[in-house]
Formats: sequence, structure tokens, C-alpha cells
Amino acid sequence: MSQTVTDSQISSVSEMRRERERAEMTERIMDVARTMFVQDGYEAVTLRKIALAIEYSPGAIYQYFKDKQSLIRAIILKDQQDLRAQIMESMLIEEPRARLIEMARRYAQWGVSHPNHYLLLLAPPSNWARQEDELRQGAPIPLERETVKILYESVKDAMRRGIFKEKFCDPSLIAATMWAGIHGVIMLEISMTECDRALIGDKNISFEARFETLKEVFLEGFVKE
Amino acid sequence: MSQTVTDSQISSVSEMRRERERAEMTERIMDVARTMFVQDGYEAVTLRKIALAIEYSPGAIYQYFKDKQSLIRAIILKDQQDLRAQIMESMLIEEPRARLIEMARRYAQWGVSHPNHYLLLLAPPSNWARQEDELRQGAPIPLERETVKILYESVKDAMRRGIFKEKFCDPSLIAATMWAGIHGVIMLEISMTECDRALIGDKNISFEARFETLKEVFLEGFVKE
DNA sequence: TGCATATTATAAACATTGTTCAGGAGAAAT
DNA sequence: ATTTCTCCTGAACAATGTTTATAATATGCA
Repeated sequence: MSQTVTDSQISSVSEMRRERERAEMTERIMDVARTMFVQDGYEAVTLRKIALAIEYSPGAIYQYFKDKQSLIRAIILKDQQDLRAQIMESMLIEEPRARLIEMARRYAQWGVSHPNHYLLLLAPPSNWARQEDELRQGAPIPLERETVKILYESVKDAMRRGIFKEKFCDPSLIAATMWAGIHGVIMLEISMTECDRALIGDKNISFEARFETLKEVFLEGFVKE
Repeated sequence: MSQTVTDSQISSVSEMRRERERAEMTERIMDVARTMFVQDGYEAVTLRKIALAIEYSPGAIYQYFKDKQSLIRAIILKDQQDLRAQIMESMLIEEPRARLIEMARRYAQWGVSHPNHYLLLLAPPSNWARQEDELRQGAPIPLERETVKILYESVKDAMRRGIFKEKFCDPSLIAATMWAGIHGVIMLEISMTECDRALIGDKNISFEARFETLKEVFLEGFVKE
């Protein structure tokens, strides 16, 4: 019944143990599922395979997760705390340009090293029902989207300090465009095959080179001087 | 047996009719499937639903398409001839900057108006086996990727005419970065929900505004003067 | 025409998914 | 000791893509 909700009134001691064992089991399922997911993507995470790996029956999983979608979401959500932490670290940088660059770099690097996570976030299967929470007005920002918010705030901050050319006066537009560029570079790296790359020039362009170029363009395009 | 291969030796007249009826049936299946696909994405295209719509049994479809994946690929491939034609039209523009801008605009507009096609191209389900043809060296460029090639050629042409700043000397890098940006803008439009948009600023930013901003940045960043 | 052959559609099955549910086995609480 | 609650299982269900034996039909040819 109570899925992720931790009952605040914990009385007896055995109840605490149950709660702990439940958490352990939840984590165990997630770990097994994560391995499959990271390796082979969403379809590879089969409830029966998980059940086999943890030596339980398929139905048992439903006591810990509402359905397959929730399970994957839980995994991604957890892994994204790492992303959020990484992004947050770049907030320590004072100089607005350097901070934005660092944020972008960390974001891109996370995306490239978590391709399946990233793909599922940006292009979820069309049969995924939207979570109701996300639609509700005034709901807390879903963790998986918070990083975008942070980027936006940093852009606003940078604009306040007047580093952008005057013609770019809308922080939302700047942030959106920056995000679009970064996202594109990530996708280029994630889902482009050797064949695709050949089309665009024989040379082996590294991810870093592409990121550097994007950085240059955005600096020359957005930033003063 | 012979799937898409049209036998070159057509002798009798009735054989021609069969061939024609076969083509008609193929198209009929594709049309029904396309409607579902455009509306609700890949998972919505159910062989049984198609069979119901065309009033045949599910198995019948397998005489016209190897499997579901081939069917969808055929649909996308066909629709992309339209994209290719659109892109090609911008080749008429002589002035390299204007041509690149026009190409980008047409590409982006196609993507936005064919979201499911676009998503499937850029982020195919992880269980999709790569077609062997695409891997083969020296194979003809798959139609779905040809547009990227055209973009690349136009960038090379523009560079030959010296419109880019000297620091950007690799056409592949420029093309890749441009494509990344355009792709990002498309994805922003396609797979961003109202909730996501709210995070990045309250205003309702239109797709056109985002495209314009990207154009500005790239012009200021890449192009001389 | 009559027969052989090739094409095509069907119905039924199969395998694999996610998911549900009745019931049982224990532990916990009383 | 009895009740209650939690957890797990095994079997089932529904929906999917896909295969196959079989029947129907059309074609080609004598």
C-alpha cells in the first residue's frame, strides 16, 4: 500500500526491522534492474529477469514498485541525485561565464556517461503515462528537471551582471538555447553511429572537440566583447 | 520471399497486375499504420489493429513486411523523401548564409511537424537491431541520413567562400555543432511539457523565438563581421 | 478444359511481455 | 491460542509480435 511513503509513526522495534528489510529489498531490486538498464536499455529490464536474479517470483516486485515504469523512474531519480550534486558544485564558481561553462560541461558529461538514463528522460517511450504529480500546479519540481532550473537561475544571474550582448535580453531564451545546444551535442555522441559520423566528414571528431566548438560559438554569440 | 525487390523480368500481363495489387496492398497497410504512428507513436502501431482496420488477419501483413520494425521504417523512409525534397529546395539559394539558414529552418519545421518520425530516428528503441546495410562499408547512404550529408556539403561550400571566422576551420565541426543546435531546438519543442517550460521561465516562448535566437547566436558566433 | 504450381490469406498456435489475484506461510500483536 | 497483518508464490490473464500448417485462389501450361 504505502509505496515510498515512510510512515512517520514507527512504534515497535520489529516494525523498524521490517521497514529496514523492505528498504533493503527495494534497493536490491533497483540494483539488479539498474545493471540491465544501463547495459541494454529499457526493454532489457524484464520483470521476470529481475525476479530470476533476485530469486523471487515476478509478482513479488509489485510489492515494492507500482509497475515497471515506476521502477525505472526510481532508478533514474536516484542516479540523478548524483547529477544534481555535480551541477551544484559548479555553483561555487563566482565568475558567471566560467560557471555556465562548467555547468554545461558537467551536464554533458553526465549525459554521455548515462546514455540510457538520458535517452529515457528526453525521449520517453510514447506509451509512458505522464505522472500526475508533474502536471499539478504548485507541485515541487521533480528532481529530474531541477538541473534545468539551476541552469536557468545561473543564466539570470549572469544576465544581471551584464555579460550578455544587449540584443539577448530574455534569460529564458538564452537558457533554452544553451540547453538545446548542449543536448544536441550529447545526443550526437549518444545515438550517432559510425555510419552517421562518416556522413558529416571522415575525421574522427571527439566529443570534447564538439563541446569546445559549441562553447566557442556560444561565447562569441551570446557574450559581450 | 522477395520483399521490396521488384523483379526486373516481368513477363505476362497478369503478373503485372499482381505486382500492382501487391503495391496497392503495401501502401494500404502503410497508410493505416502511418495514421496510428503519427498520432500515438511506435507502440500504438499494433499489427492486430492494422489487420482489423484493413480487414485482414494479422499474419497477412507479414507477406508485405518482414516485421513490425520494417513496416515503420518503410513509413518513415517514405515520409522522409518529403524532407529531402524540402531541404533540396533550399539549395537553390546561392548566398551561403541564407542557404544554411533556410536549410535549418526547413529541417526544424519538418521535425516539429513529424515528432514521432523524428523521435524514432534520433532515439530509436534500444531493442531495434541495426540494419546490416547501414553498417556495410560503401553502401549507399540511407535516405534518412542523407539530409545530414546535404547540410555538411553546404557548410563546406560556405567555408570555401570564406564566410566563417578563421578560428573555425573544420567544416565537420561546424556542421555537427549546427546540427546539434537545431536538433536541440526541435527536441525542446517536441518533448518538453508545460511543466518543463515553466522551469525555464514563466513566459511562453514560441518555437520560432527559440529558432531565431539559435540563428542569431550561430550567426554571431560562426560568421565573420 | 484439366492439372500442376505459385501466391496469398487464415486460423491457430507459440513465446514473451506486464500485471493481477486467490491463497498460503509465517511473523506480530493481542 | 487466536487473530491480524505482511509478504510471497503460483497460476492465471491479456496483449503483444511472430510462425506455421492448411485452405483457397489464381496463374501457367498442356
